[in-house]
Amino acid sequence: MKSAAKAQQAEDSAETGAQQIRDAIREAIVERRLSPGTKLSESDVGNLFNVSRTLARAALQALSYEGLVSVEKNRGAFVAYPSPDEARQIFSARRLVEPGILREAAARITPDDITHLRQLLLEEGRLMSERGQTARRAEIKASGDFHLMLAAISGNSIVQRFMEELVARSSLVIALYGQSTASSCGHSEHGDIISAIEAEELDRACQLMLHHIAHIEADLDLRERKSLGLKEAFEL
Amino acid sequence: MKSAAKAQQAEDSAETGAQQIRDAIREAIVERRLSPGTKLSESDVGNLFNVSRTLARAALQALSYEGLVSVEKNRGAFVAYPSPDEARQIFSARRLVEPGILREAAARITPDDITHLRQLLLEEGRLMSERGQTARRAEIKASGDFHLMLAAISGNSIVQRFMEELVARSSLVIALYGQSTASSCGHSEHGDIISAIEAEELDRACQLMLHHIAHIEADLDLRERKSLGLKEAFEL
DNA sequence: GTGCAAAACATCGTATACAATCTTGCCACC
DNA sequence: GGTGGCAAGATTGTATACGATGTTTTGCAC
Repeated sequence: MKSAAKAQQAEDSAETGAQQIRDAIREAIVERRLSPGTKLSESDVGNLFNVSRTLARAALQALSYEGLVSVEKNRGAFVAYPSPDEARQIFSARRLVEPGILREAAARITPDDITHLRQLLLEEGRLMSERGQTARRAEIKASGDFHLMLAAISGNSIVQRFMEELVARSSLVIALYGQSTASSCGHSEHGDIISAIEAEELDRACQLMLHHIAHIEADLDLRERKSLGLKEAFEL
Repeated sequence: MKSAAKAQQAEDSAETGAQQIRDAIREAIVERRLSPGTKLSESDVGNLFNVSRTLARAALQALSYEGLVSVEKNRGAFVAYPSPDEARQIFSARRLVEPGILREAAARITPDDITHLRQLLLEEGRLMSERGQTARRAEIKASGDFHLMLAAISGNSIVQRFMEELVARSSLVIALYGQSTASSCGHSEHGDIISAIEAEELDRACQLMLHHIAHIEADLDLRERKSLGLKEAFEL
């Protein structure tokens, strides 16, 4: 009874099994091992993790609340396939929220936090220079972690959760519509933001953050180009 | 009329039973028919709505994701009892998000929207002058609806969902820590905000919004109250 | 009468079973 | 040969069943 997901299913945590499955699937989505549109049948998920459909279903439901999975009634669950409009909304939300997070974070940041941020940056840079799928996936994750750490530093766990959702969904959008091979954020921009915070130039930091988000979004090709129904695809 | 409205309706009613239950419980919580800390046993909820524990559980899980219900492992689900710290985070999040929403909304608002907002305001005022529990509940709802409508006008459904969560949780916080009998927001402040938007004085509108949120928060008594155990209740 | 231990009870966690719904493939019929 | 409908298969929606975990109560010893 060994499966690929032999993760800490023992007595590690008091977390219910469904949450472990949810986390595993979410990670797979964010790291792009699962492509948008992939069908996630309850039975398959259950078999994969050696649990019943009950838990698989619960995990999928949870992911649907986060916007990473879309469940269609009587049809099943699929890895979310954000529309261009959804993509725009995601980045619009980030532009709305992240400057505020930055201000909160700057007000509470400790030298220790800055050290951690810099460490994250180093790791990110190292991964960028590496080759291979594994490194690429880790890089994607590290890139998002920068934004998430800022949210964590802000000390507001509610906003932090919002950001977790936004970052995860951003990853989906980039997977779908990203053009450049350098799929993740411009690495140097993260460093610039830290520097601005350190120099206590808050307004500049916010500007940098907005530009940074704009850069990510600018790399997207948000033209409606995917199946708007098979019919339309051929009726053109 | 087989257009969007009907499709929405059909889809809604066709929606899985768990969601109807979730909505019903959420409404009960927001309207304060259910007090913070109330136990929501899966069996009881199931019996109440004549469904199995499976659906009751799904509904409670969904509510827990929204922060309105807290489920404790092997102990059960309870209407959330936000701590003073959580309360502060909720309002901090609102201060972070609502000015941005206001700016977005102001950029897209139509005369029609303004009419609707004013109607909402009128309704709110009418309810304030009425007596009785029913009116009070409706007033609470209407007061939150003002903020939600702004979020809807902003055109970003993601941010809108964030606001729905924040408004709902705010209602819980006010129920717990609110002091004044005029439990809801200052009514006039809503009107002032609309006027500022109408006059296209955006910065002023944001200031008013921040003050408005501050007023709500100022009405709270966020001192840590120890367990309202039976003993203390009688030691008074 | 008080304090601790063990059993009875209640409630949740998960699995399995059955019903409802959608999809698919086949065959009769035009 | 094409079309419509019906039946079989697959998948989800919901209910029930059983084991696990906390909580309360009972009973016994001190």
